[in-house]
Amino acid sequence: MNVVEEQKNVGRPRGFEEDRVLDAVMHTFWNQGYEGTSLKDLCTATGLHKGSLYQAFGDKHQLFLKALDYYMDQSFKDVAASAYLHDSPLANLRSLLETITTKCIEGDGCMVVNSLVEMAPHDEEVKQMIDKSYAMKQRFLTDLIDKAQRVGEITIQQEPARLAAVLMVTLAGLAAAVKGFSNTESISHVLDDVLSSWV
Amino acid sequence: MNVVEEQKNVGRPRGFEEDRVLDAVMHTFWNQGYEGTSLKDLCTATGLHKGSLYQAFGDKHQLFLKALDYYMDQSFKDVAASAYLHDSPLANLRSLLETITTKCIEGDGCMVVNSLVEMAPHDEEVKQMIDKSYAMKQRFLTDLIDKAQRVGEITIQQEPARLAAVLMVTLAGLAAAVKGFSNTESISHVLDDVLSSWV
DNA sequence: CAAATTTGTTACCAAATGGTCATAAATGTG
DNA sequence: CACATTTATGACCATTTGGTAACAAATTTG
Repeated sequence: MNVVEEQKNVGRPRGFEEDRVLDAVMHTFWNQGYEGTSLKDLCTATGLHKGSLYQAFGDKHQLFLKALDYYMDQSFKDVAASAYLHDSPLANLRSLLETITTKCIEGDGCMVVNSLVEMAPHDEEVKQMIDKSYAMKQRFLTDLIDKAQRVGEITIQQEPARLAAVLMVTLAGLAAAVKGFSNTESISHVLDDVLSSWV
Repeated sequence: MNVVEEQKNVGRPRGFEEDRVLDAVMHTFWNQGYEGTSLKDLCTATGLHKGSLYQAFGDKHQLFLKALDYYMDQSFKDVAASAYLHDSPLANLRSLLETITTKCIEGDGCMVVNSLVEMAPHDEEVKQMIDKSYAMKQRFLTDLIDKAQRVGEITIQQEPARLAAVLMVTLAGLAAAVKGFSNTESISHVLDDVLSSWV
């Protein structure tokens, strides 16, 4: 069984790279939201006609799901790497949170949080995608916290999963808060302050 | 100078109570967002025709601003009261956060956070309204934390304003997180856990 | 009762929306 | 070269969008 799409190499070849288009779509949805983005916006951003978009990715909703999936992949890869730089679990946790904070401030928030707020209550597919990625990230953090506790770098007496939940919620808050502040300095140290109260 | 609107009592009387309409509009925007709400939705929710809405409140955007203002007023009044129930500042802080958490879970989030995420980056008026209310709430929390520190109920060494910022961000995160979870239990204790790490 | 004034209702409008389809263009295959 | 196949383009479509305006209804004032 070959599950991979068969490359038939027949017919007119595509005039675009799928990833490049998904990237443009992602950014558009990311900073305009789902309802706030029209097909015309997507065509402008990608340089494609809507016919092409429909043929390649399906309708607006399917296109959004693919863009969200693309975002989750990319952002997780970018971020997770920063959790293996040091020997110390706490140092890794710190650098992870710092990376996320920086990315969040630079990128004007997080597409997952945007979608969570705008769509999750009315879109079961989006909700489940986010839920799945949330669970994964939560496990990732729980694991790091657990290690830090075992080596005594985190001294607070609390289950790692609950501490991870605190971080997850605070990170979501950061992604939201970032949208309203020109003064990013005032929120850039929030995650660090939370962590400091645990050592 | 009479700044209050003059009651002329001339012409056909209104067939609706302004607050009742604003309440319906608020709830509609609250759980559908700005772009996700059409004039038809608002007419259905209020029982008014759009002509009436326009005459009474202005266009869609003005109507939204008034609904958001209404929300901020109402929610702050509802919540602030729970910070004066006890003598202990920490107990007041706890009951305040618990009230917010409960309201947030019951009400499926917070209209301010929704608007922050969806609109603040592209709507200066919304951004400034939220910024103003944020500053007020931040001062409110800072004051409470300061009192709790002075009486020794909060022992952690950190500026009250920074701790308040942590709470504000975490609360925003709560309002976002609530949108994605059927299992509300897992996030209901996040604020409490944050507070516990300070005592 | 008549005039003035305000509100409610309906019809209307141009523009934008998401989506489809026929057709043209570009490639591999026989 | 003719054919099959895939992609690109632009015309087309019904519906919905936010918004306006004309007119009818209800009330106070004179």
